[in-house]
Amino acid sequence: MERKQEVSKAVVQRLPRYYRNICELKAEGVQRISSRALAERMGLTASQIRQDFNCFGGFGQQGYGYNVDKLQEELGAILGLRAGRTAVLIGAGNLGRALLNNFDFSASGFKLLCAFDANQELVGKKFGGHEVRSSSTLFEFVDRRKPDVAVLTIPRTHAPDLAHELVDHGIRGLWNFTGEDLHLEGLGVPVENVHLSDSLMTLCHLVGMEEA
Amino acid sequence: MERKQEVSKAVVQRLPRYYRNICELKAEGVQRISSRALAERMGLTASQIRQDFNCFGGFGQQGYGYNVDKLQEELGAILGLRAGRTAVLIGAGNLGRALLNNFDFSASGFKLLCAFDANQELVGKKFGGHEVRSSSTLFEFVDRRKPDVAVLTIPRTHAPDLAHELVDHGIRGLWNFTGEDLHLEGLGVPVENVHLSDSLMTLCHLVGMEEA
DNA sequence: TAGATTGTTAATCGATTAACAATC
DNA sequence: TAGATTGTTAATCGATTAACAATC
Repeated sequence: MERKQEVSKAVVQRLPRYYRNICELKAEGVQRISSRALAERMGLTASQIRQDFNCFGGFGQQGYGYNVDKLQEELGAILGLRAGRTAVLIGAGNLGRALLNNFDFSASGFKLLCAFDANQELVGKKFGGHEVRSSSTLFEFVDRRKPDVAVLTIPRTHAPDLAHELVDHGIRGLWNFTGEDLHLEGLGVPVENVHLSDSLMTLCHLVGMEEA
Repeated sequence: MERKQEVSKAVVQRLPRYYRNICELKAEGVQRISSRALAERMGLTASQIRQDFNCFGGFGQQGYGYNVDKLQEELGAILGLRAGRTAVLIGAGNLGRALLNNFDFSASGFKLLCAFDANQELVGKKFGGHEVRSSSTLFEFVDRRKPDVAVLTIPRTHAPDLAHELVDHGIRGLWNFTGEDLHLEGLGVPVENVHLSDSLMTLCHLVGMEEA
């Protein structure tokens, strides 16, 4: 499942998009697809797609193309979606609750164990089927259940300290919505810093460019 | 304000991050910074920063560095944050309400005019100071008030049709949370497709890589 | 077999880094 | 003036594209 070669960052960033498109194709009932057709659909070149897939050994067949089922399985395996990873969410404010209620964690390879919040009025409530527990029990829970990653939907100022404490307690990845840029890669802990404002600023810029 | 040269996509994608870091420096009371110091802070090279800023004419001074105030103003102008753009949000479900309640649209250059939802129970309510109006009045509103962009927080299936209708009514950009990839660049309408699941899948992959 | 399409190597392109003269 | 640091050109590096032989 794991390939030897170091895979470039550019390729890794395209993997979720490949996976998403393959899932869509499957839902549409498509059973096989050529690099050419997939390229057209995704706005890439056929060459790039073949190069990308071949970083992982290549799972196509000459004269036929790529089998959609196989592609989905391989990409899923590469992304580690079947690894049965677990997560906790910290901070059940508006954004936290929006994720609890709406976001399909399992589609991205995670089982969400529960949420934590300091507000006692939220403790014991459930959102999207996920229980909110008291923050005071967080580290005891992490020590015992050993979730792989933590979703940070707490206020920004608390982020750096909490992140380090979580790493000390064995957390192996962070999905960080706090707005604070966290970098724990040096500790071997990957972080996905989500900056919605960056996305909206880019849109602001692009809208301005169009009228030029 | 607008520069002649075509600026590469890689540079444009870094602009919001530059702006964010400059704002932080200003908040910390820093008045000037060298490309070297900024590079260290952001995990880039000094060379890259100078190259990037020089795409827009260069706003530093030899022997001194970059003035933080000036940098903030210039980057803000390039991003178009002072252009007074307006937005409407469509779909006041969980995610829509999370944005209404928490997200600072003005920090990204937009004034959010109001929200729309088909659910009559939400119509008339306010979230984060933003009124929810009936979907049936959406196009009349867009025709009259001419918002620059629409924030799509509706169910995925409705996205493509609504997007095209909005463009017909003069919408000039989309911030798209529906999960459906929208591409209207051919019509001169930039779209920012936000895929939170891509981000979490990437994290899943990276966590797996660390243990290899 | 003939046609299609991959896997893979070579060529091109673009982005990053290094170096240094200009200048504050 | 001397020191610092930019703006800018040249060198390197990496990623994308093109081409084609391998093969289903």
